[in-house]
Amino acid sequence: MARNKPTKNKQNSIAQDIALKIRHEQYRPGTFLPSEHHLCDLYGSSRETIRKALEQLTELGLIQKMRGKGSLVLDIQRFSFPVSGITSFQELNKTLGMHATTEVLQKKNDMIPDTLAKGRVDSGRTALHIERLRKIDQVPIVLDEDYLLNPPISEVSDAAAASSLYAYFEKELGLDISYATKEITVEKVSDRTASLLALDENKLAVVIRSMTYLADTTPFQLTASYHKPDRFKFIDFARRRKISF
Amino acid sequence: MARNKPTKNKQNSIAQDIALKIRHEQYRPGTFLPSEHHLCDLYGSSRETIRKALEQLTELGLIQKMRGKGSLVLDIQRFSFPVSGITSFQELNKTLGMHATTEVLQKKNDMIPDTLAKGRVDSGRTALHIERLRKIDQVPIVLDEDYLLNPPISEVSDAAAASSLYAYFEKELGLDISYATKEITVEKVSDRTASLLALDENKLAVVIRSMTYLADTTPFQLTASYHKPDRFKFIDFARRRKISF
DNA sequence: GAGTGGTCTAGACCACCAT
DNA sequence: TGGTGGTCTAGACCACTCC
Repeated sequence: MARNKPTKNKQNSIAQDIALKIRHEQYRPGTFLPSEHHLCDLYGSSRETIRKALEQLTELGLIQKMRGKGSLVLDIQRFSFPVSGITSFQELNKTLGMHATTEVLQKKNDMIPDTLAKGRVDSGRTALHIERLRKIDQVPIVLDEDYLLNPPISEVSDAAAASSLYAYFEKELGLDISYATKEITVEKVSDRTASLLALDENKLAVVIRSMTYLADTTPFQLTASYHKPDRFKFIDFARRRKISF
Repeated sequence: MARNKPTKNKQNSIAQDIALKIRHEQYRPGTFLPSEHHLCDLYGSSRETIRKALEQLTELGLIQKMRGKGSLVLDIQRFSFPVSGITSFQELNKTLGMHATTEVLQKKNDMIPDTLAKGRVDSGRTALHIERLRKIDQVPIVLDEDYLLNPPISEVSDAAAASSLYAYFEKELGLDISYATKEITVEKVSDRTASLLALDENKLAVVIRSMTYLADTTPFQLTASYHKPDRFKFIDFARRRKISF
């Protein structure tokens, strides 16, 4: 049963509400949001809370704050919205209105490949290996190889594998998915992978390897995603950091 | 490493200080930072200010906050530190301790290609076009095509082009670099580009197109970076967002 | 000068973790 | 139970923009 529910706090609700109003063009690109003072009245909250909500929108690239002027709504192109961060294929599918299908090729326990474990997970440990082929308009686009660690994940239904693993983890298992590291490279892949993705003879694919962690810093998902190069597009929004490591 | 904006406020100084202590293992991975209350005493500041500093470290992936326990220092692998965000080649070079050289191939006014303008900049407008070839151990790795808009940039010295454009923009011109959008694809490139990068016959390169903006939302730099596929590696750290667009 | 965002404060109450 | 982080508040002062 779900242990952790989505935190319903004020700043998130406000951020979500303003984000929706931007999405629905109630607040239009090139115009300013109501002032922070005015938003305080609108939402009945303190200014710091409003500012924390606006900070989230700033990080997402929805607004740009300008001292002495206000919060300018940025012009987000519908199909250039950031596809980085931790977002599942299913969420993307929904957001971008794609017509995609998912075919589950395998679902069984396997050894975790060293290329994914990277010394951060016991090598030789087994995990639930789910292999899924993603197609758009019947054309194979992505091959996902997921390794789900047990604990915290012991079983996954066929339905969950075919729709959305993340929704299952968060809503059904109550897992608190927190962060991920990922790595993008271009590699020559195996004959099998090349064949599944109908690659050229060079067998080059874009490979995204990621390790996803829970809030308690436990890794729970290792993934290798193989993308058909000519259909691959990674879009990102980034802000210049004020501090450096 | 190249400083971003001078840290003149308390929260940034604190964040920078803690980041350095983590970097120098004064705070070690797997251990907890002093509690927020204790940090208040250490830095003589209020708790909210400490929390804003810790929030920056959390976004960077340096720490993970755990309710009831403390702020855990995460294990950052030296060479897996995020290479996303807005970071210049020169900053990376220094951070990762690479031995890289930069060769300036061209520096002249040119028309901005439509593939970079994307309708966000007047097509047909000219800009200062700087072409640079990046080599590591004499091997060409990256070809950078920069288009610098005038205003705000009218001239760039050979020295600045060969070392770091960002340092020049921020320190000399006082520009407030704020955010960027970028797009990663894999494409067949021109014969000239392929030749400069010594690509295979398939002429495939990883292409990163970006548009960088100032704090007043003015675009000032359009870039296309062509990477040799077998040497390309993009590393990212991402947190699961609490709100969706 | 009036209005905007940028920063910082001191305090409050809550939820969670350990003992 | 005491310590930790999570959230929110009301107010203060400053820097900047625009009229």
